[in-house]
Parts: sequence; structure tokens; C-alpha cells
Amino acid sequence: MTKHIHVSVAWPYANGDLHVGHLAGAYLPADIFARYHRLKGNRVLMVSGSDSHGTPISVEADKRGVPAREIFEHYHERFLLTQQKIGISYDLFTHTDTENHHKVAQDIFLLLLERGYLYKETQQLLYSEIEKRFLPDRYVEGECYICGYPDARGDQCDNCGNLLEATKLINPRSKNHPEEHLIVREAEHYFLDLAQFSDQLLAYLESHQANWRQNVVRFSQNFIQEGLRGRPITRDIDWGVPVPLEGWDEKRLYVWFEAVMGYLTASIEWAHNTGDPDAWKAWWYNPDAEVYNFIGKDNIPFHTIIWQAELMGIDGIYNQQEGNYNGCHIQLPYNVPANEFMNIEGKQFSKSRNWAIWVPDILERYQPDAVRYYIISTFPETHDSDFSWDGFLNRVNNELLAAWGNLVNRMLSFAYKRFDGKVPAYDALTYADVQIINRVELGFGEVGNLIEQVRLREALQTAMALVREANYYLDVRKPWHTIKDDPEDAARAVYTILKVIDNLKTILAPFLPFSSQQVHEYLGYNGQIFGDIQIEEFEETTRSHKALTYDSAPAVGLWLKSSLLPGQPLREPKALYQKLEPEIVERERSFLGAPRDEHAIVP
RNA sequence: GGCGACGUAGCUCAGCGGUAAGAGCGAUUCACUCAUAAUGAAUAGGUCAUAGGUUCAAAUCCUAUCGUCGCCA
Repeated sequence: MTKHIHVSVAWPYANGDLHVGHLAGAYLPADIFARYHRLKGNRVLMVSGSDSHGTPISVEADKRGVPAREIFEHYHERFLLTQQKIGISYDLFTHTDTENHHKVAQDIFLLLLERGYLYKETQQLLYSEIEKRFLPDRYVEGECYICGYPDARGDQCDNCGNLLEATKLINPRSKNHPEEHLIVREAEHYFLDLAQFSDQLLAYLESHQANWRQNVVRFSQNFIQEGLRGRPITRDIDWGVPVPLEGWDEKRLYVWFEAVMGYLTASIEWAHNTGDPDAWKAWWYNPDAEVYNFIGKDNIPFHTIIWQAELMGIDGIYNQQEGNYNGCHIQLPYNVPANEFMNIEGKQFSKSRNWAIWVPDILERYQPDAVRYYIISTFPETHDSDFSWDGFLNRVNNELLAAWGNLVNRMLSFAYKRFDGKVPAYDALTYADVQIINRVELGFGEVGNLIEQVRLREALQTAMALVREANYYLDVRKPWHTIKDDPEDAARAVYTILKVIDNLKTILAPFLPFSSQQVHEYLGYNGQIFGDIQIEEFEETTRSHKALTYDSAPAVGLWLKSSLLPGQPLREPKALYQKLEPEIVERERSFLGAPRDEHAIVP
């Protein structure tokens, strides 16, 4: 039965390049999951986009003295190119500064207001006369009211570590204009009344306890039990989605409130782009659809609590008219498989100290599947993990290349050279031949189950164990030996191993899409296992934007056993993976913590 | 300060109450030569952070301590 699977992926702030933590936390898991379900024949909608708003972008813009729009457009463009290169197969990767996102976000705001889930409250905030605006906490410094440290930040003191309230700082001053003494002014803001959803949220968590990751459930329950307080959803800034009310022109929706809506707004945009504006409802209002949120652990409360509350509050939105799903409730996430963090050489990622591995940089030097393989094999699914360069070297050379790449290379070139460039014909198969084929065919179920449970590291390990069994089989059957005096038997073994490789290519395809495609071609098949990841431009009324899209038309891949035909012409194989030199470890380490030049990304 | 997670072979990790603690990589030895010296087999390697406790039975549950990290104040 065809299922509708929605893959929602965390939205990166467009204030810097993607680093391996992004891949490990959300994008690669989501991509593997989406590719698998597409091979299964399920209807997948995988969406995400750049978070165009938010203070980090304004901070970066101020630092460089350029408008916020320039920063987000620059990094949005780089996100598109980077993810295309590493093969993250979004149906739509858009951004939050589209007319569509603004409109849907404003509609959501108004609906929540109408239904009584928002309330107004007056806040005390620091105001700058020079800049004529209220200052976000990150723009404020002053003396810590707990320890007396003179250079405490608006939100936290670096000396005593306490979180601070900016308005309580002694002699608060603006970062941009340190000579100005800031004053406290009152400002009116809207708040999301989360407490109204407490019981509903707890019940929702309860009902998913069995299939969710333990840490996600516990963390969320804890968060709710500590008491949900209202959270401000508007701010006195000029970069963001305008508040759609008379007299509120100076204010914007708070980014945390508006960005998570992207899962819904991007689905709506996708439907619009495909020419069937209601198509998104097959996921969002279909009771049989499953929605998965792929995020990092820092995002857990926003997805298991705030976004859920927003969804509960807007149930029925855009679903009043007659249609297939009229009367159905909006779909809450079926699972939120949050990953933990990936550290770098034992230390935590830090943008400011450049303790980071930037994805566009490593893609200049390494194959996308090599990067994918290493990161998947160290996915932080149960706790924080570590990216180390000698780990990368070892995993790529000793596992990916030695076991899988070499298996493909040794047998495809053997078949190509010794069997006239064709899949050998055989009379009958031996017991050992049938055994290995059966063993590997079981892998479709084993690996598939693990992927469905989002245990992706284990899924890859299980697939690699099958690769090792295939190598063992060859050691027993030795076609390079039997071909000398029993070519019939060599033909049986070579046919068998090609069929095994054909199966393994499919099982590995969600993880290693680029090399699986190569194997597919070496085996003599035409067509693509997966569709194409494209960059498209979309026009709206007043502006246009670029986005990643997925064209499934050319895809022929299916999560099915090989039915390789004897006599099928092979193509001359080349090595799948480049062997890495031990020198790379020291070289790559030397980039950590050193100043970085941002290079243009070559597609 | 409160809450929570984690600490298992040289490395990366699995196991989370029940046969004598597992995998991959690395190491050693042997076999093989189709292959990017890749592959296969065998062997070595652990007082499961420390100290108490519960239990017929604990890496697995409880308490404390030490260390690492996260969230909240």
C-alpha cells in the first residue's frame, strides 16, 4: 500500500555555510529516509528551506555592514549548491522570505488570535535613542547584576555564566554605540498562550512514547512539567514577517514562532508550484499520512511543544471547503527523530572560533558518498558523537573502499574482462550460490525495517555486514581459480556475485546514492535510480526566489530484489572510491580554528 | 543551584535484569592473488568510571562520588 510520508527538515539560519553538524543532525538522516521511501513506492514530500529572519542574520549583517537580505540571499544560494552536491533530495528547499510564507504565517497568527490562543502584554525593553529602536538582547552589554562583571552580554554573563535579563543590567549600553546609556521603555507584544495546550501536549507525547526516541519524549515531558509560560511572538525589529494588524507596522513576528511554520508553508508552496494547489493536503490532512520532523536536539522543544501547540491551535486551517480531506484534523508529527550533536575532534562546534568542518569546503576535496558514509556511520543518534579526521580516513579506506568499493571493482572488472563484457550465462546454481543470494535478499527487509525505525547507523552497519558476507562467499568460491579448469563453475559464481552486487547497490542506495548509480550503470542498466535535484527559480508577485526541487520523472529505482539477466552487456567499470592519503589528517586538522576563506561553490 | 543524559576492548560504538560481555576498525598469525596490497580465517585484547545497595541473578535497577555534556534558573 502506498503511504504518504512527509519529511520535514529543520530550517538552517542563513547566516553562514552548512557544517557537518547540520548534515549529521538532520539533513542526511532525512535524505536517507526520504530516498528509502521513494524506492518503496511511497509518496514522499520532503521540505525545508533557509530561515531568512532571526537575530543571527541581523548580527552577521551588522558585522559586515550590509543589509540582512544580502546575507540571507548569499547563504541561501550556497545552501542550494551545497545540498545539491551532497545529494539532499528535497522536493522543495525554499526560504522564509517568500510572499507565500509571509501570507501563511500571517494567516496562522490571525487564526490563533481569533481563537483566543494569543494575548497582549506590556514588556519592559531597552530602547536606543540613537538607533530609534528597541534592542534585541544580543545588542546589549552592561554590568552583571549578579557578579558585577562589567562586560556581561544582554542575555548571559560570560563571567559567572548566569542567564540575565537585559533590563536589569547595571548601566546597559548598546554594542553598536557604547557611549549611549540605554533607557528602559515599555512595549506591547503578543504572546502565545502555551499553557492552554499543556494537557493536550502531554496526552500527545504519551501516545507516542512507544515509538519515539526516549530522550525526545523525556526532554519534552520535563519541559511541559516545569510549567509552560506564554512566549512573546512579536518583536520590535524591522527584519521579518510583519505583524498583520493596524498600528503594528513597526513590529515583526518572532522568528521562532514563524520559522517552524515553514513545514506547512513550504508544503503549500510545493503544491502551488506543481500546479495542484490542494496537493499538500494529502499529507497534512490525511489521517493515514505520517509526518517526520528531522531536527537536532537543540530544536526539540520548538518541535515537540511549540510547533505542536501551533498546529493544535490552527486545526482546520485552509480546509473548510469541500475536498478529499474535508473534516479531517491537521496531522501532528508521527515521529520527531532528533539527533544529538556531532563534535569535531573532541571539541564542540564553534562558528566564531572556526572550530568547524564546512560542507562546501570538504566537497572540494572528497567524494560526496565518502563524506556521507563517514557521517552516517557516526550519526549521533543516541548521544553526542565525534567527527575525527583519522576516523574519516579509516572508515573510508578500510570499510567503504576496502569492503564495498573493492568488491564491486574486483568482480565487475573480472566479469568484464573474462566473460566478454557480459553478465555470464549459467546452467544451474550451486547451494552456496543460492545461499548467498537468499542471505542478501533478506537484507531488504532487515535494512528497510531499521530505516523505518530511523535507526540509520545500524541500518548501514547491517548493509555492510552483507557486503562482508559477499566477500566471504568469493573466498569460498574462488572464480579466478575455477575459471582455469572449470569455466562453467566460474560462470555460476560470477553471475551470483553480480546479482548480489546488484542487490547491495539498491540496499545501499539511500545511503550512497552517487556510487549506487555508478554500480547500476556498470551492471549495464540504463536510467537513474533516483530523480534529479535541481535549482529552480520561482516568480511571485513582487519578487522571485530560487529553490531546490526534486524531479522524480527519471527515477527507475525500486526497493526490490535484483532480476539480473544473463547476457546483459556490462560497462567497463572504474574504481568507485578514491583512496585517501594519511597526510590528509594533519592537513585537515590544521584548518580547524584557523581563519577561513569562503570559496565560491563550483557545482 | 535544579533537572536530565552519558562514562563498556587501542579507536568508534552496540547491549539497558537472565546462557561464560558483542560488532566494525586497528594489532598478531595463517591462507589467497580476481581486485585501489584490496579479501578471508584464526588469535590476542575488557575488575562494563568508582564505592555501596536491591535481587536467585546487574554492564543493565537504586544511592553516593568523580568526570563529560545538555536544558532550565
